Amino acid sequence: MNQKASGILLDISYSSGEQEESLITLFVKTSEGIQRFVDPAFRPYLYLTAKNPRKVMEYLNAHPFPDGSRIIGTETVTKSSHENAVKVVFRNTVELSNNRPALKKIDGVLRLFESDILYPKRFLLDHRLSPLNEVEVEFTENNGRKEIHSIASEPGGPLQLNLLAFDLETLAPGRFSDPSQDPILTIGVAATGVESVVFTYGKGFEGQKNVKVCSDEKETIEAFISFVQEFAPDGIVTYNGDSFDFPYLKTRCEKYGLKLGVGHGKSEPSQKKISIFNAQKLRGVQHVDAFQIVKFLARMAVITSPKLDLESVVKHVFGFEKEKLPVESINEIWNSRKNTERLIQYNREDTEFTLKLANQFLPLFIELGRITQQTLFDATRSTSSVNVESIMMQEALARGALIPTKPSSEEAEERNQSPIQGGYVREPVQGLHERIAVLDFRSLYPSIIISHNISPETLNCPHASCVKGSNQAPEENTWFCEQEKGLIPSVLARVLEKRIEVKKKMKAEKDPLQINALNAQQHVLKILLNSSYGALIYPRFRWYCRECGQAATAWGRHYVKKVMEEAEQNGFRTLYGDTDSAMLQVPAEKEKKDIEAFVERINAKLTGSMELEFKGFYRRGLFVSKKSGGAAKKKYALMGFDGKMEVVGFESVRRDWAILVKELQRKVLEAVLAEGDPQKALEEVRRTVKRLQEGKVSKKELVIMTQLRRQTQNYQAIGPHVAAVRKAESEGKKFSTGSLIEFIITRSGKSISDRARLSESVKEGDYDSDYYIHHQVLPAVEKIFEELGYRKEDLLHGGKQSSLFSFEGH
DNA sequence: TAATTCGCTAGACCGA
DNA sequence: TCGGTCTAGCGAA
Repeated sequence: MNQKASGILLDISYSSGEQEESLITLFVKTSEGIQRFVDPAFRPYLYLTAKNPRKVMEYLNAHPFPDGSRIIGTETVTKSSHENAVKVVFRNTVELSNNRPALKKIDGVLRLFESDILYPKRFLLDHRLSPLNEVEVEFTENNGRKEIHSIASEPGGPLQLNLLAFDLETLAPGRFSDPSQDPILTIGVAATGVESVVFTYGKGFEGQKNVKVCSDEKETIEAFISFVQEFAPDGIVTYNGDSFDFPYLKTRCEKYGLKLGVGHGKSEPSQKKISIFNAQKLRGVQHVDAFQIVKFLARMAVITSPKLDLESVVKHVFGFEKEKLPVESINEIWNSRKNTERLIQYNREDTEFTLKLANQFLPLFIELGRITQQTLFDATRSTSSVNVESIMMQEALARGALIPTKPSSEEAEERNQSPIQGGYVREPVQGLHERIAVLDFRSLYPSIIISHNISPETLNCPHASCVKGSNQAPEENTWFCEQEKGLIPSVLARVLEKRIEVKKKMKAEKDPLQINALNAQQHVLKILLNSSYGALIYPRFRWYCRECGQAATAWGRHYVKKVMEEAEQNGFRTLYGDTDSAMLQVPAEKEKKDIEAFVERINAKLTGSMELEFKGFYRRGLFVSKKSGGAAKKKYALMGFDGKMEVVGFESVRRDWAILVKELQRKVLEAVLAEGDPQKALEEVRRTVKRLQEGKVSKKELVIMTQLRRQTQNYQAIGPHVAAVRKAESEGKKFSTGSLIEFIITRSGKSISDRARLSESVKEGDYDSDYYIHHQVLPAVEKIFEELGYRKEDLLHGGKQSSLFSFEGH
């Protein structure tokens, strides 16, 4: 008897043994909890192209592979992209992947396709199923196994998941916690719709609310596991659970012979390698590591906090100053059993904010998962190229084209050797300017790709009319088909249209939950659009196309130069431009509407989806000179008519400069641009210099942050941050690559690196004032004062004003 | 084995 | 000790 069920598709996995058939398993959140379905009929397969498909099929059906296994079926198929394609079906994924080399060697086989698509992804693609969407399943129950007959998904609206966040505090006796020796002290749990609980053990917690006190660590872990099992969450949230909380908990469980059964059916977490790091995966239940989310958002410039630890991110996102309990205090509280409520509060807050972060950003990843056919687990750990690849795969399937395999390492390496030319950056007109209009192209590269039909299959097409046609890239010997729309332009056009549609819907919507979901959707579409060009020239991308990338940037340079040229012809002066933008000086006799009219005229001439936008009109702008002379590119400050200042590229927006200097530079820029008092700004500089000299500047203002991007022994040139870390390493401290190093230049040592020390091991007042004056303060402000006619000497001493007004002369 | 290229700057490094 | 070159990091787009 056929039965039906519906719910949210949460997870997909498969089992594959050497001897048995691979089996797809789906986990669906239904009204009766998470249910498990299998599809015994679905088999893994790949495609090959052959000179003579029949011959290859005959051969395959008659001969086993060297490992003794046999294919279970072949079929000729018609594909729009290639002729003579054959589908080859395998019993399981192991046999498929093991026999790819043998298959390639068979006489008459030209190429393999889709042989590296993971089995669950294959299933989702073929069934047009998206995780996190609503699915309808038709199934029969067989020996307790729910076997799928049919399954289909529908786009879903806002999705409310039952989440449970947890966070561990562990003992760190004078070193980093080691799960093989150091116990877990507390486990904080926060979950949707219930009050947070902290699990702990021992004395000193009497009378504290929502604290579950056990007799020992083992019992604490058991109580935690039972709590999770009873709550039965759809997702478990951590902050860095991939590399800390889950592995730690696992090791402690092993010590006590406990099963960390927090997945579906009390299954335990397993390690899954994702590119270069290990993630902790649960079956059915989605492990969301909020730290991975934050890293993704930092790459997309949605989160701009330089440090990504929970405290910094919470401050950045929620504006809340969370207390950070130092490890020494944790140890002390634990050992003395005094002030235990501080430890509890700290753990509770960490856990609650971890959940809050997930709630804040999950809608984005839910939409990403839906659009790119990934589970929440994968979507939150995904990369740009995988996301773009995913929507291209869907398009390839829809148009019956074969999906190319990923390039081999050698191919990728070779592609790496020939970088392509990027955008055009115009040298700015140095100095202080009035009335500046900023114009830029909306999604420049995607809109060029769409408008000029740039795609691997349309490149240098053989149609006679295209060969000598009008769609040739400027200064390049490449052209693109004008008759058939390419795969990449089709995808991007759809994404662009969809985004416009979603934004429209959003405007009309009243329900805040709906608006939130729609906003997440349009944001995901924007992210996909923005990363599409990068993917195209990423050496490991399936649809990598060097000529396509080269053509896109060639058109980009062409269009942006054209705008500057026409602007000049229309009475504007081009001050600067970078890749997709032009900054124009607007003469006094022109108004805002003249700029708008100019933009309109340009847009009337632009084809397809290309569009120039009028981004803003500014009262004043400043371009300074480079140290080596000439005007500096990618470095400017603008002042709006509303008094708001935008600083780009200057030291004050860089994390590797001391806060003292960054704040000072902003003040100086303000003074210059707001037509304030440069003399006041000068006083400010002198005051700062004096404070430095008198030793009055606090550590906090002097810290310089730099990322440690490799292990210390792998550096050729030992910069200050590496030197500081090496000193700390010799004292037994450990550092991982990617961590932010906070250091201060002290007085003891010869070279700058010799004098660099980790901020945490420097006493207040121990800093090299000469270094901060001559290597930080002055370089950051002198170029700005230079534009006002001041010289470097004027900054330090005397009240020289003679040259103050001299800039009016030139 | 995390999308790209363009550009600036600091400070080490190295040979004269 | 100097000045040029190289390594490294970060930001703009």
